[in-house]
Amino acid sequence: MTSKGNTVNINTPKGAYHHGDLRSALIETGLKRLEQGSAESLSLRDIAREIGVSATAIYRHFPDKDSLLAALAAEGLAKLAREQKAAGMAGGKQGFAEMGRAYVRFAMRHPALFRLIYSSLPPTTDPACQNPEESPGWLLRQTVSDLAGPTASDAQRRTGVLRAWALVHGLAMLMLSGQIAAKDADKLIDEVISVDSLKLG
Amino acid sequence: MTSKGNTVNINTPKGAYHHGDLRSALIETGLKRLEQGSAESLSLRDIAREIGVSATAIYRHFPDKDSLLAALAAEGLAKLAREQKAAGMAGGKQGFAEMGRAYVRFAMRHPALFRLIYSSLPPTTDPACQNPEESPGWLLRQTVSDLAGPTASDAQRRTGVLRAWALVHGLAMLMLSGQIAAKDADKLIDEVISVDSLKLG
DNA sequence: TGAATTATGTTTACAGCACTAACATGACTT
DNA sequence: AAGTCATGTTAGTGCTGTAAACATAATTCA
Repeated sequence: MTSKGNTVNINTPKGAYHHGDLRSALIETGLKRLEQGSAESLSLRDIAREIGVSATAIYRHFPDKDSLLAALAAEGLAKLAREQKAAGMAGGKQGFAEMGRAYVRFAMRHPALFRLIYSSLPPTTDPACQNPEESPGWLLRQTVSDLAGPTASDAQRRTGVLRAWALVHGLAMLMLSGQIAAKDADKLIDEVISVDSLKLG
Repeated sequence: MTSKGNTVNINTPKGAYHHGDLRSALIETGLKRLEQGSAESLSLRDIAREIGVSATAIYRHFPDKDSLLAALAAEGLAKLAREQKAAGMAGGKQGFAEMGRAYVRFAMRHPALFRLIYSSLPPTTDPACQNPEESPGWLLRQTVSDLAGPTASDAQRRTGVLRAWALVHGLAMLMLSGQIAAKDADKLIDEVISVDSLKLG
């Protein structure tokens, strides 16, 4: 809702310059466009048009299109992590299952964004390094570690995480590409993501 | 290697017209380009240039770019199915594991093609319908059914297939996007794709 | 065999794209 | 108030996918 007044916009916290907080507006509009179509069909000029700014203004905030896409992906990743975290709060087996459901549901609700997250050529964010708390991998690791219990070996935990992540990710991707009917998604998730299938203990 | 002579090219079986078998050349060159870069960076004009034909000649064989991409995806799918079939020939648990490895290895060897296969908006080929024998889903179903044995229920088989497919697909996708180190790919596959994890019987 | 038809290709043209260079202006610093 | 820097604009380049009109080789049929 970035105001277009000719004075500084007080509502936008980060930095508001002589035409509003363009950087945030770009991301906001970019995400909106991602909800409507694929990432490939997203056009810088179109985003600029929607905001009401010249096409080249974008380059004051992002060196090229890929950078904007990367920013959108980062935003999406954070959102996904937030939803996963909330879903897994219950903890234990139930929390774990809820986390899986949240992962797949996010993919179904934001297909283009989800695909974008996992297609930025430079690995979106190294799950181990940058912002650990905002990584699905990290969240999974925590939950799976909890489930495994203290007796589990490191290798067991590692395999458990990998298996769980691959399972939900594969399920999400296959549904997105229409290889698996997405109608009874929740039921499928429950069938497939049973804790026992992780062979933790 | 389609000859460019002004007489009919005898080597190309399907249909050879007054400038060679352009349709095959387009697919061949398209696949070659996919080995070198992503599907998004693939350009019709570039392909035409490489073949030595005008850019618009393509439209005599494909109504638009997406159609050519769909043809490339179909070609890739067939190739993947062929490799899976060969890998699974051993049968039993070992054949099943080999099939999984083949799936992931294919993805690693042909990242752009693999992604393309699972991103054509109209589901590449409905695994149940069109060319069943050329579908990874169908191949998996056979193998998993074998493993499950005669006592397994239909639901168990269905879940087993889903779980196996999601597992290898997710693993492949996560590796492609750099979320999982692809170095020790084969070891990871073996860790994750253990038959027991399918909970068949 | 020769004429008509169809399949395949070409040239030309257009609008949209990402991106660069040169310039303008508003905002912050001193 | 002057100068600098951050942020915008307009104009232009070369790429893209694709449509329209035209050309020619291959095939069909009288």
